[in-house]
Amino acid sequence: MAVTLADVAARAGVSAATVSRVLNGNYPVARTTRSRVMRAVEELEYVVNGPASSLAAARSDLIGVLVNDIADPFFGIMASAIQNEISPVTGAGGGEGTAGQKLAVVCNTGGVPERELTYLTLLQRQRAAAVVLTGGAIESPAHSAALAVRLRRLERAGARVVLCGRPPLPAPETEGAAQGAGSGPDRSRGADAEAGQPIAVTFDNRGGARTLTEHLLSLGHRRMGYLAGPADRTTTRHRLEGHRAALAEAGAGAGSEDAARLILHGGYDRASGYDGALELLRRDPEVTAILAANDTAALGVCAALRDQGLRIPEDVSVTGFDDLPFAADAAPALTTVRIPLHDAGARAGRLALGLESPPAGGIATIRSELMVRASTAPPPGRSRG
Amino acid sequence: MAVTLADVAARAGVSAATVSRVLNGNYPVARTTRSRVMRAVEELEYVVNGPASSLAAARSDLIGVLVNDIADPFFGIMASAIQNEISPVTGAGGGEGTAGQKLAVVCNTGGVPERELTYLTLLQRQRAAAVVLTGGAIESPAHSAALAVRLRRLERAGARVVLCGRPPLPAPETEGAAQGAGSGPDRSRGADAEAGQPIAVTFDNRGGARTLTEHLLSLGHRRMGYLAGPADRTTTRHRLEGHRAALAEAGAGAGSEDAARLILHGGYDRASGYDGALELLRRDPEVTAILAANDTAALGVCAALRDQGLRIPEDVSVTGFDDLPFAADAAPALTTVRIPLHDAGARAGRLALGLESPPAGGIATIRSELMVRASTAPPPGRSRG
DNA sequence: CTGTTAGCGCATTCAT
DNA sequence: ATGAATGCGCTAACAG
Repeated sequence: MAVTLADVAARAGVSAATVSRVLNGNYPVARTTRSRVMRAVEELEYVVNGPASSLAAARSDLIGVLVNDIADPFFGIMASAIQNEISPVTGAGGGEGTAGQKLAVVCNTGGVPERELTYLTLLQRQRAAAVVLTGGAIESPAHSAALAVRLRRLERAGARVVLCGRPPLPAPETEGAAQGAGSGPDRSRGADAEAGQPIAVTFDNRGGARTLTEHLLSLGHRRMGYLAGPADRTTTRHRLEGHRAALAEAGAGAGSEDAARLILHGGYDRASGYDGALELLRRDPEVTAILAANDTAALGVCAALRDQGLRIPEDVSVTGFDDLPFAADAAPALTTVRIPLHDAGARAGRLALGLESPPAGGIATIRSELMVRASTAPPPGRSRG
Repeated sequence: MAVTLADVAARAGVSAATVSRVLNGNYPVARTTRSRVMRAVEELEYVVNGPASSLAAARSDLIGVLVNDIADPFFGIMASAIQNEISPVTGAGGGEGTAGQKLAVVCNTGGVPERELTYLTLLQRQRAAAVVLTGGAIESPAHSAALAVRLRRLERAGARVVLCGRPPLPAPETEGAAQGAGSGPDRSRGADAEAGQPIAVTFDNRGGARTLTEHLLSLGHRRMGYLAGPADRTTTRHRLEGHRAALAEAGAGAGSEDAARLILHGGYDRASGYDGALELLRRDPEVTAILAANDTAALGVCAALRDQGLRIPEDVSVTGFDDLPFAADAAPALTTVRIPLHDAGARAGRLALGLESPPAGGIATIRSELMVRASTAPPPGRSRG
């Protein structure tokens, strides 16, 4: 059907092994032989058979990148950075420099737990060299357990697993290994036995939310609405914890009894921001600031406020999270917390390739930074003190 | 090293062939045998070896999706739609329903021609079942030729090639087939000989830009700045053609001599919009409308205008293109052209899977729609008539 | 430096 | 409905 190694070997007048060596460039081959082979490769338009190669070598050059929502730039930026690290632009024509190239592929889970699991299985089936899971993790115990199983298998199979933007999985309680082999073969454990160490690049979501809330508090805000993301995501929980911590530290008088009433769970999308803002306004028309789950939701909040005839920040202050590119362009420019998504992704990519060794403990935390812009200001003159 | 088919077979007390048949579900197997096998699979935590499977079956379940910029929602939305079509959410637990599942993987070319070629080679090497190329194509003849070669090979290898958001490649002039085989093997041409027909879902960029320009003309604008995207992209060229057509139709008096001076090439990013607007203002301070390359660039244009103390749309009207989600949320809401990216992607996905047969001629053109919002208005009272 | 020899794990004939 | 045999195309020892 297609041109094979043997065809190339025949044409070049060498053995298949030699062709393989030339192509993989991991073994000394005479200059003249090499060029003869390359010529045959080009004349025949030979393209390596990946599956055959992966089978024989017992490894593949596939690296999976899981994202929750590929249409969201938050993930797009990370994915882009990861992929850049893994498949840098080759100066070559693209045809030959392909040897040993890793193929970074991004898989969109849509935030659906089942799909996350499915993709992991599919990637394991492909004998992926590494897997990077990005963004907040679902916190359901059932899913965590299922996820842990997949990741453990992946690691056992020699794949490097890197978390980017999510914390390591909580250690499972009991481990009922299903290995009651009767006549089963006694396979030997592979080389790297130190698979217990999780590798992760995490974000300081807690600190970011805390700083954001403190900023608002220092401006004088006391009635703040908080639009949290989906209830079962690590990202959501951490940010909320940071918010609450700042509130608590400012003293109970700061409205802690109201606080619970002014915290709404929703999505990370624009519509959730819009609807959430409206609901917040309904619950407390006197709210002077709204912290959105992220920049995208913040845009929705702004739209809702405008539609209600409220000015930003004169009447209500608004904050986002992430500092996506458009945050600075919004009108007014959004006060938000910058997460260096690109850097985080790049680092995760390097960790996945094994180009960089993980920090002690395996977990690198990326600092976040408060970006004060035009969407926050002191609350309007209060009708009382 | 890992659990193999044979292990499962041994444990279930059947032959490897039977296990294979159960797993692929494409052959009758007795109920009891099937369940016995499935139990063994679960007990052993068996995961199919993809490469081995692909090698034996001479096909893989990988589907590649190439995008120019994964951090751009324009591509994110399409990729998401494509992937949804290809890997729908399985109701199953994610472990077993994996049989026959296609693995849709998105590859980020970054708009770099070499990377596009590299990815295609990598995908061919993986024996991808299909490849979807999204977004505008680079128009350099050299690249087109190289691309054509890759795509032809891919198709010859049985992969379905679908274009989404870009026109079919121009037919190459001469085809100097490098097949001077001397002792070469005489391979038989595979089954599907009708590979000449390109399959594409294209956007009506020309019509969209034309409508947009007509909208502005009808409002009374005569001095319009046009920020085109990168010079060598099909998308850019088509939109520009539409713009010029509308201008031409409105009559030369509409300022056709100025037109050339007020057309600037740049990128599809926010910075290009910002810088472009400034440059446009420098070339003609009297410009009353700016058509940005896309919504993202339009945001940059708006920022630049604001920074110059100009009001939108009172002083200058601004338009985008694509109608990405944030366009409606911008302040003011952006007048733009809606391209149903999601629908287009979904269709491309189905075409790639062969679930839907391409229209006669192979090319489906997606209609675009003018979305008039708040960023356009009649030009300010002119100092003259 | 290069050729020879064995599989890698699975899908698929062909028998039964 | 199931089993036995064969080979997919390549890499990796091992020789030389």
